[in-house]
Amino acid sequence: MSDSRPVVTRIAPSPTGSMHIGTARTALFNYLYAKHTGGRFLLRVEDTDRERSTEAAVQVIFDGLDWLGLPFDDEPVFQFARAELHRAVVLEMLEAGKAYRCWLSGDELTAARDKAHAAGHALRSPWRDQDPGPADLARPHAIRFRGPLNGDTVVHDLVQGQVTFRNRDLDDLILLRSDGAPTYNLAVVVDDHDMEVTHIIRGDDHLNNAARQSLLYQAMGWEVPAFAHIPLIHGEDGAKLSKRHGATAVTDFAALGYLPEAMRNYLARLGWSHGDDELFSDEQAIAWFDIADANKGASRLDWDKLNFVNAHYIRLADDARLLALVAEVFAARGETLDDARKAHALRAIPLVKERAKTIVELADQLAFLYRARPLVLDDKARGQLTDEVRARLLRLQTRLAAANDWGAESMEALLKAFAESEGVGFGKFAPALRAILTGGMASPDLGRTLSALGREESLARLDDVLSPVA
RNA sequence: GCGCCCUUCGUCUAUCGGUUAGGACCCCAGAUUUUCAAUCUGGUAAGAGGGGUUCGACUCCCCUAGGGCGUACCA
Repeated sequence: MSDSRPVVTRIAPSPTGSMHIGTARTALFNYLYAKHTGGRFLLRVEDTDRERSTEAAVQVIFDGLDWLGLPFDDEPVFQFARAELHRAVVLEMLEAGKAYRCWLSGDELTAARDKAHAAGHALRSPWRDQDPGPADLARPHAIRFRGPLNGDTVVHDLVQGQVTFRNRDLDDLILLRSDGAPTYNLAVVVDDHDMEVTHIIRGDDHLNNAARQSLLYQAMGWEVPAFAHIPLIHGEDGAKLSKRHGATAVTDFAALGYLPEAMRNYLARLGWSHGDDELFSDEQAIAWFDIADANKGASRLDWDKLNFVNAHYIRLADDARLLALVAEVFAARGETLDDARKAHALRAIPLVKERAKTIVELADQLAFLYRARPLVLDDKARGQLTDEVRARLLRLQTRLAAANDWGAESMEALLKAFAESEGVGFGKFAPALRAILTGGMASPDLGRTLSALGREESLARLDDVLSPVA
């Protein structure tokens, strides 16, 4: 464990074509801890699976971190490109007697494993203590770690506490495959060491690996980094979050209309807390975050709470930014907003943004602006239009036509004054007015609706219904 | 099978031996009211089970149950 070196954390995703939300949270924790301690947050792309590691899949990682607002320091490290370095370390271990060549394969391997298990310990290859002959060396073989037979390996985990493993339960893992490819556990250790990573914050599915990796560090005489294994994120049913829960990828949440700052706040709060604080800024998160405060138990993704947090950040968001996001939603639906509509929407956004939980909802709530005239009223809406109501709305229309200020507050005042002069409550004309203006959709206060629609459109929609040219 | 980890309201969590077990989301009720929301006020709701240790356990220890991870020439 290191106390003196500057903190270096990292996120080490493999390019699979999508970025899991759990990876996103792990990245967030690494990012927050690094920033909290004034350290660096690095990215390593574990692209050793050549099949899946396409350029596009790698780009997904960059885009995901970029969208989440988690910039990494320095240049990204690509694991596959470092294979020679990994091999060199294995050779070093071989020469130092910390590793050995193993020709075990297929049935032999299974038999050896079964025998080891029967004897109460993990696999030890017979080649561990057997000198190969010249003929052997010519044959392809793997290189295994010569693990300690006795004693314990203690992982000092910042989240899980001290976790003790018996060395006899840890097998002699393969360091270099018979095809010459380095294995995960070896590559990770070498890379983290070379990148000077001081704190490994990752999913607790790696807790067992921490013991194996600790052994490798020790064998090389390297300082073992601090570990922090955080629980995985589960779906609403408590099972590990997977495809069948719907959204799992960062891009899914973006498409669903969640803001990155909302994701950061929500994700930070999932498995970590700072007293009773629920809504907080990035600066606060950085100031408060300590990996030691992370929880040990798995937590479930709660859409209701995510929505609540997202709604909060939508209210705080800049209108022009929201407009751009809303335009994307419309575009995804094959509807482009021209400049006129954008200007219209920009005017309406401040009037409706406190009502939306997601950007998609925000777009939905702006839809009434763009309804084609004449609006089609449903039966219920038509039922509102008695002669009495028609006459009243005609009088309102006159007042509206005379109004100069179409701001939301002025409209609100106008409506109030009108109701007063009519000697009736809003209930006597508001539903009908809303139906005419919006086609019956739920909409903000009528003052706001009128203001958002604007003078020309509002009067035209009233005309459509009240004075049919017929 | 073996090893390791986890377990407080439905959900996210606070508590770090002594609290009427607190907050947030959800839900319910009320207020407001021109729809839907938002907002405000109030409310329901929890220590998996069983043993210990202790004057006193959610908190420490053990067992059981449930869940998760690992046990690969995957990462």
